[in-house]
Amino acid sequence: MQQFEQIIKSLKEKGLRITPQRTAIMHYLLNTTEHPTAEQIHRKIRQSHPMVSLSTIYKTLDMLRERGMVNGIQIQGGLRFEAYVEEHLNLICISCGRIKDVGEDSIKEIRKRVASKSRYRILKSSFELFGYCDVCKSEFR
Amino acid sequence: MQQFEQIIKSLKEKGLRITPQRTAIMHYLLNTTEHPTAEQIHRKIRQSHPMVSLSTIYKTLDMLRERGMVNGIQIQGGLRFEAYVEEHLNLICISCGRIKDVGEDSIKEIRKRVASKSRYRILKSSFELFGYCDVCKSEFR
DNA sequence: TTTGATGCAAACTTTTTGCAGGAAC
DNA sequence: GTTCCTGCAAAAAGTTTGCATCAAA
Repeated sequence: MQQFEQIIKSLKEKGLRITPQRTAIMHYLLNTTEHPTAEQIHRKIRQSHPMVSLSTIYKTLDMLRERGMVNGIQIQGGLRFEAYVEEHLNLICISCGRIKDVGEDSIKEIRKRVASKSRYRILKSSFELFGYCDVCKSEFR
Repeated sequence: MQQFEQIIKSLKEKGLRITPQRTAIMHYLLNTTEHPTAEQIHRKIRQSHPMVSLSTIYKTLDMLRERGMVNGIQIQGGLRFEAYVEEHLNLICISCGRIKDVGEDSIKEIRKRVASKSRYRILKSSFELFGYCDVCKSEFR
């Protein structure tokens, strides 16, 4: 997988080490659309690497986040993670917690516009829409 | 203040009580642009009401949030609160934590578009742009 | 007088930290 | 061999809960 190799390369260039724990975490995040919590990532990684600790999950995610390789989405119930992709928005179901990615080109335009109007130097954006998903909405009519 | 009276009226209609703690919290949130944490609200309210507990702050904020009167923004370091206004975006400085509200009409359009394309029933949105504010950006060039 | 709200303390959940031992380079 | 990373345990941070008391209506 191309993106995976790029991340490995980029970490190596910075003198960071490629450990089985790190590759497992990155691999999982690059191949899921589930927006897991740290705890969920931990459970998943343990299936193949039983000794991995939760604190390694946190440390790895922090490291990847600082380098812009993963995104952290704060919702109630804790931080959710996703491998960083294009700017997009997240549709979050407030009943079951399901999160769906939606591409939206106009986000880029808003970002540009705000960057030029304000005097901030913008690095990333996070756009969440909250509501009831298709499955849950019938319960709340 | 008009908005304040409307909230009071709306709470009364639902059989909820108007206490000094609640009015103080609502009043503060309606008159600040600071996006405080629960802890900061607590410190502020204590200046005029020394006996108010942190748990009352949380309970009041939860109650107001459930009724759509305040917004909770999750960023690292905890939940930040703002009185609910129009849909807008928040510009967040990742160095000093300053949060600035920016009105953006196009958010409404995106919301409509996503609502019609997806099958979610969307209730609210949260759009954050992260970067360095005018003051901090010079430190990171 | 009747609830709903408050304050306190304790519990809980999530995340961070320090450090000794171990693994990547 | 050196340095960075890991796992463990403990601590910290943030939030929630239960309950007796209090006060708004």
